[in-house]
Amino acid sequence: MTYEDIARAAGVSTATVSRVLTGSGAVSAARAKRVMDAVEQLSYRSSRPARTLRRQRADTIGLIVSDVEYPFVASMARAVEQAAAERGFALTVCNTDEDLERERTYVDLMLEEKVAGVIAAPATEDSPNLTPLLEAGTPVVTVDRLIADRRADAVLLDNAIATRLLVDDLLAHGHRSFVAVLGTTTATPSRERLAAMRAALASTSGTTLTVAASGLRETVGVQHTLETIGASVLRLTASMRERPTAFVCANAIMLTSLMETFQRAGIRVPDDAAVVGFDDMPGFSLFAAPVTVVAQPVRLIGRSAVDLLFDHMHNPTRERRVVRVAPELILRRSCGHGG
Amino acid sequence: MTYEDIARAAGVSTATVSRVLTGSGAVSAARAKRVMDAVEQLSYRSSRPARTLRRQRADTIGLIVSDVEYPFVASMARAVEQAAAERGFALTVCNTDEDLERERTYVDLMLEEKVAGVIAAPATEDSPNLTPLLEAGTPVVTVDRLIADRRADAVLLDNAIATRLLVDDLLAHGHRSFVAVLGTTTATPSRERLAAMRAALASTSGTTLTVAASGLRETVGVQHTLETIGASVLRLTASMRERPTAFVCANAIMLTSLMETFQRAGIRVPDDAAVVGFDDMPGFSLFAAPVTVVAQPVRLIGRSAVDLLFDHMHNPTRERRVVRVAPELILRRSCGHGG
DNA sequence: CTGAAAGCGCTTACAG
DNA sequence: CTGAAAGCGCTTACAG
Repeated sequence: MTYEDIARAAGVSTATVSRVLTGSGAVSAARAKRVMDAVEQLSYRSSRPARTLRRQRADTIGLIVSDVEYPFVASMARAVEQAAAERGFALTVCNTDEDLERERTYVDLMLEEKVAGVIAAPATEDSPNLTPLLEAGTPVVTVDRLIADRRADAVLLDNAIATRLLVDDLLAHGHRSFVAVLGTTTATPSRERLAAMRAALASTSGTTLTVAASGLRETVGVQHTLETIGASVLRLTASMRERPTAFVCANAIMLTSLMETFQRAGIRVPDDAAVVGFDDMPGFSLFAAPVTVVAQPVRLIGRSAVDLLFDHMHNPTRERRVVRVAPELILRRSCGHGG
Repeated sequence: MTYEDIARAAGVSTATVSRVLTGSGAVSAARAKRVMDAVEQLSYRSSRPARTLRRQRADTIGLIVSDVEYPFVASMARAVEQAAAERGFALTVCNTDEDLERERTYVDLMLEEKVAGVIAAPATEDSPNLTPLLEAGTPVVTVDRLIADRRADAVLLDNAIATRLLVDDLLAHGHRSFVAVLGTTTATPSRERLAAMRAALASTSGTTLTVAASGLRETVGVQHTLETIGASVLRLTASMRERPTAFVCANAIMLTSLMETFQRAGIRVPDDAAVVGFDDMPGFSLFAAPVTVVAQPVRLIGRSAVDLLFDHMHNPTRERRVVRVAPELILRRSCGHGG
């Protein structure tokens, strides 16, 4: 079933069939109707690969993330897919596990697929992994993270404000000794949040900040993170003369891991230690110690990324844009009593 | 940068380039090396759409699910993507929200993309939505669910055993009045679990079973489910003369919603009501009432589905297979005390 | 407004 | 083992 068949049935040329079906180029109403009838009659289904080959651009967008299994990422992927589908675009999902080599491989895949655009959360800010896409003129928007190359759009949390919200609340509860539980230190959130924590603590004397960061290769998936992060943080802080009392976690899974470790170790939250973090998660309000977090507008991030992508497609020369979205502090009880 | 360029640089024909690059057909070692060198030199990147058009089959598999945002689905999608990537296949993800019309549209998309296979969790058992794929000879494996058409492979939980595990534990804790909190009643899990609950309760006198099911169109996404399910179950049971004491939830999000509702309503778990469910979720062990669940081997389900898909591709005539995976009961405290 | 024809970049019988 | 050539199903200048 091809244009050939429809053209024959409708008594027109394949060029006319194409014009009718893509809505490009004017066609007389009568012939258009004949084409549509034939399409209906023969229950024609188009071939996307043929179209892609000819136009050198697929109606597909690529999403390159560390791991869709993370709640934050899953929600974002959902929003992205929905926005893409509304425009008739398919979504190809790639999980890198923060591995630079796999990231590169997936970029190759995107190029080979001729995707119309890529939304990515790159593992580091300065790797040249996304460069081939940019060079090829493929629109790229990074989410949650930034890259050095200024040709990519970006949408991410206002980390300075978000961190401030968390730290100020902790300070108000009397905490002075902080631990930053970070994931990929090479990525934007860690860098910005750490800087913001230092800034926030600098203005209060007698405060300390310890960094508990996992290396790039250690954060492999939700399950592994859940099993290892908490223990490694506990090990780190156990060796300190004075045990820190405030733990700020980079994401909901790390936070959960730490809480589980504390529970097993008999460390009570918030009595012995406050634990707060970035990203909300279903169930956080039901914890024995309901979790105080700064939530990100995930759906908005996903939708904005797609908007930027399509905007770029239609206006390739416009200046690059970086969109910052506002955090929302959700005060529960893990930050301390009486809050 | 096409085969033409490589052929010229290597002094061979495009046919030879193809044979070297796809590993099909014998080529002399010397010529093969010249081709590989040229590929390297020119940093050639292949065109997947061209290959797809010619072969009438993309190295892509499609995943059609209700919503990747659900923890269970996200984990499965992760496993599927990984298994696909290992074989050089891309993954296209589609969210239907259990909407039959969108399901149909996505099936069209899969056909238009010429995907090599589809993994789907169809909204109902008897809709003909997947038929066009089957008719076209595209391998299909359903996950978590079954369809009437016996041409599709399937991998799903042994719902009978899983349900039994949950109900027996509840009965042992003295519960007699049960509520089944279900999602899409038209899908396999609801049907099988409900049947299993009835069977399990039939053998114990004095038991009752109430069904709290959301319609097909009501379950739209994680956020909405979270906000509505708990309240609707509470409303339903509040009107009963005798309040049920055991709630069995179809998934982690419904369970969370119900728990939140109970918390707000001052209903204590497990003192006033036991709440258990299907699927584990990070954080369930940290709830004020740690949640007893029957967990599914999600990664295994995802990987098995991909295995079945590829097996079917290489052996199109083999009999259809239905794989049942074993549940794991994780006993915590929401089922009752002293367990 | 319309059609003939070229061409996107591969793969694969076919002939040698 | 190797190459010439056809063809997968579209889109798009080009000419009218």
